[in-house]
Formats: sequence, structure tokens, C-alpha cells
Amino acid sequence: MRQTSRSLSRDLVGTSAVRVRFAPSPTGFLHVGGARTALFNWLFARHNGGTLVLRVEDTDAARYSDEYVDAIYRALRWLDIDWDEGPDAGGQFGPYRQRERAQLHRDAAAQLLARGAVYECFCGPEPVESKPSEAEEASDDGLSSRAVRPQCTCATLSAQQKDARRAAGVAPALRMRVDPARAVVVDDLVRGRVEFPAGTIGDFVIVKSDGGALYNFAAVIDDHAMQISHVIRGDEHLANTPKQLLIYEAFGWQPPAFAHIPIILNEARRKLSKRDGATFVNEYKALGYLPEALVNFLTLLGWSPGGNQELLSREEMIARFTIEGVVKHPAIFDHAKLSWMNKEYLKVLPLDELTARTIELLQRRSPVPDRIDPPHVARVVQLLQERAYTLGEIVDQGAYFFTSGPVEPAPDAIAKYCATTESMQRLREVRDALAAEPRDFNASEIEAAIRGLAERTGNKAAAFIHPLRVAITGQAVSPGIFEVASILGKDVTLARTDALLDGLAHTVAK
RNA sequence: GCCCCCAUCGUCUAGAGGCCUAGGACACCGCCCUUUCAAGGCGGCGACAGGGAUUCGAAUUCCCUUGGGGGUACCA
Repeated sequence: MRQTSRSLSRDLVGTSAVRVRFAPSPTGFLHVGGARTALFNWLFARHNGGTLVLRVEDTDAARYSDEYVDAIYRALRWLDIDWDEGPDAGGQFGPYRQRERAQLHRDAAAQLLARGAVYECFCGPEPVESKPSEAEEASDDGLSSRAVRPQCTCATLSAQQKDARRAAGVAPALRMRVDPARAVVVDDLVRGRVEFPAGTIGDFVIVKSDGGALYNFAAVIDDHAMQISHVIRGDEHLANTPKQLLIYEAFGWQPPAFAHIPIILNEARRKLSKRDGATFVNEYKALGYLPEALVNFLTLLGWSPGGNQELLSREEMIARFTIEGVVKHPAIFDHAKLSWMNKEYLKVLPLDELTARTIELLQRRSPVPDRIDPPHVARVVQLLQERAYTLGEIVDQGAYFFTSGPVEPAPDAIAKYCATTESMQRLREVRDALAAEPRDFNASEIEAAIRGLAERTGNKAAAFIHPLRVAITGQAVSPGIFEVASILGKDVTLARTDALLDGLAHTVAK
């Protein structure tokens, strides 16, 4: 089977131009699952020198919003996924917003009606007899109740009967005539051959009684009109495919090749939902993830380049991406691995880039911190670059760098390094040493001052370093303290040290 | 319920009948380095869901079971 689908894909790729599409429905922000589908389409198009079409499927008037269309553009651009044709990019197969294609859909439906491939159904839009059975009522999610429609018999209505219903003001929907005895075969590029008994598909509706085309119908009309060669989409659409194939057949059209990619699951092995933390692309942006890292991570969810390489450049991804490398089973979104990957990208990000992106994030804080000039931030970021998983962590962990004001020492840091009178004595000593010695207050001067002090007093340098760290950063952990003090500057270093000495003196006195 | 899909370490995966004593990465656990945290180095833990069948030989092929997921709309 695998063999079959491979040769099939080779033929299609070899003989015709590759045209793929990403067809999001703007009913929400771009989801990581959607982003991955976009990514696979993009990778496939670029690998084959093909075309990526962006089609906005905004036919669900109830849930669609313009705001989300923009959000999807923004998310794709942030990920650096570019498209060749689309609502904004234009192209010769437009319009690319599905609601603007409504007339096309109606015309196509009329053709099918004329041929007798579909029939008018007067059952009405309400899902009939939706009373849940005992068992369904008892089920815990409460969503499993099936609206079981009684067998629709409109296929056998006489012309007079239809006229009567119409006269009564009932607008008909259009239903596909499906021979229940046959089977529909999907030859999927990743699944192989999948056979669906048509009896389980039923006479499905393609056009609603209000004249609106349904997803399965509109998708076929548009994919055909846009000359889509490969439909690469989430696995949840596999069950839709036989319906779409039936529509292609009714028109006598050659269907595109299909590739159903596995879906992304949460840790509980369920479809990703809002409750699983960040699931939208823009949330990752706000958290300070790098788009390069998210792309790399998503690419490896459900696809493997075959070897042992984990970190791939865009060029490498494009060069190596094939449908054959797509895995069949669902993948669980592992935040820990994304974090690791983000850190890897953070480590090699050029300093000026890192600085700019960090400042961008800092400016979104409220209130905006007072020390965010580029030279200063660059020094900070250089220090934090190897320790942070995200830009957000740089901003949070380095908060004491971005303000010239005082810091509130963390209780656990105090308890660990500043709990004794000895440690306070050391802090006082190091404070005086720093106040006296260094002229430039650069890292090596500071180090010399502290190590000299340690030597003179017969202590380990660490005995001074730890309390000082708590004083100037408020934390028990930080990058190398000499660099930290240097970047903070003499004034801030001494002021914070004094503040801690005072504060603690009071505490002890009480 | 019915239809369909899937099944290798906790997670992402490599694996196309002998190259498998099953490889890599994340996570986790040690040790080294050290100024705390990272980074880095070294090492460790850890999987073919179960049962049949085919074969000289099966993670790899077939069947069944089990488990997980998706779909079952006049949503997309």
C-alpha cells in the first residue's frame, strides 16, 4: 500500500505543476495545528517549486470575523510562511475569499441538480429528533447526543409534491444522491488506500436551504477551480474525503492527490484545546518564543527528515521535505522540547537581533521599564542569552537589570545567603571594597576587588559573592556576579546593597 | 452505536525481513567543571501493546484482541 501511494505521488509531482493551498477558516486565531498544516503545505510547495494558495474559508457567517483574518495573516507572516496567491496577494484563480465565490458554488450546484446527481430536500434545517437516548444522556461529556435525522425520503418526491412544499414556503436544500451499495476509495499519500462503504456516508447535503454551500462542496468547487494538485490537511478531514470524491465524480473531474497529516494532541492525548496552555501562534509570540524555533519544532511534529538531525534551517527543511517523511500517528505537543529548541535558537541569535526583539517585548510591559536603551539591553542580553528558554524569561529573569530602582529580595534568597550576621558582615565588607576600589567598575576590576578582599580576610570569594548577588539582583541565582554588578553600575550596586543592609538591620533589630 | 485511522523509550522519532545487543533528540538521574544558575563534558535510566500466523529468520508482512484518536451537522 505504502508502495502504491509512493509511486502515485511521484507521478503527480513529476507530471504536473504543484499547487497546494492552506484554507483556514477565520473563526479564531491561528492554532498551532493550523500553523503546522500551513507549514507542511508551504514546505511541499517550496520543495517542489510549486505554488501556495491562501484561501480564506469564511462561509460560516455565524462564527467568522474579519479580525481573525488579519490575525491569521499576521501569524503566518510572523512564522515567515509566505503565499503566492491569496486575498491580499491576488492571483489568476481568485477570488480567494470563499464568501465571494458563492455564485460560483450556486452555479455548480445547479449543474449537479440538472444532471440529477443531487436532489432537493425539504426536511428543513432543524436537526430532527435530537432527544438523546438514555446512554447518551448518561455519558459524561454531554456532547455525544447524536441528532439522528429520520431517513430523508425527499429523493422520491414527485414534482407535484415538491411544488406543494415550495408553495408552502419551504426552501429546499440540495442533497447528493449516494448509492449505498458501493464503496468509495481514498488513495491517500500518507495513509495508503482507505475504503469507505458509501452506505455509511448517506445522502449528504451540499447546499443549505438558504442557498449557502457547505464545506465539502465549496472546498471541491474551489480546489478544482484553483487547480489544486495536492490537498494536504489534517487527519480530521480524512472522513470528509469520500464525500468530496463523490462530488468530483459527479462532475467528472479529476480529483487532486490527498495527504492527511496526523493531528497534534495534548499531553492527555486529546485534541489540543485552550485549556492546554498556549495553543495559538500569537500566544507563543507573546511568551517570547522565536518563530524560527516554533517552525522547526512544528516541522518535526509528524514529519521526520529521516536521520538524527533535530535543528534544521529553512533551507534544509525545504530541501528535505517529502510527504513520504510524514508519519501516520498523531503527535503530542511537548512543550519541554519546544523550550529546549527555542533555547538553541536563542543561543545562536545575533546579538543585535536578540537585543531588538527583547526591547520589543520590554516595551509591551506596563509600566515600561526605565533602562531599555539598546547598548544597555545588549549587554544584559548577552549575559542571559545562554540561560533563558524564551525572550520572556530574559525579560523576567533580568528584570533587575531593566530598572534603576530598588529590588525586592526574594525570601528564599535571603534565607539561603543572608540569614546570618556573618553573611551581613561580609556584605558590608564587600560593599565597602566596591565603593573604594574600582574606578571603571568593569567586571575584572570588580573581580579583583572581591578576590582581594577574600584573600585579605581569609574567606572564600563565594562568601562575599552570594550575599552581594542577593543584594543587587534580589535573587539567589544570576549570571556571573562581576558582570552583573558591572552592568548595573556602581551607583545601583551600592544603593541596592545599602538598601539590603538597612532593611535587614531593621529586621534583625526587631 | 456505526464508519475510519493509528500503535517503537515518559515525549518527538529512526527503522522498508537478517546491518537491532533497537539508533538519535527532549525530559529525568549521576559525576566533572564552577561563584549561584545556565552552558559544556562524561555516564546512566528507558520502548518494539498482547496473542496467533507466514518465514531458516519479524519492530518490520498478515489476522485477531486491547488501547488511543478522528468522524458521524442544512460547522469548517
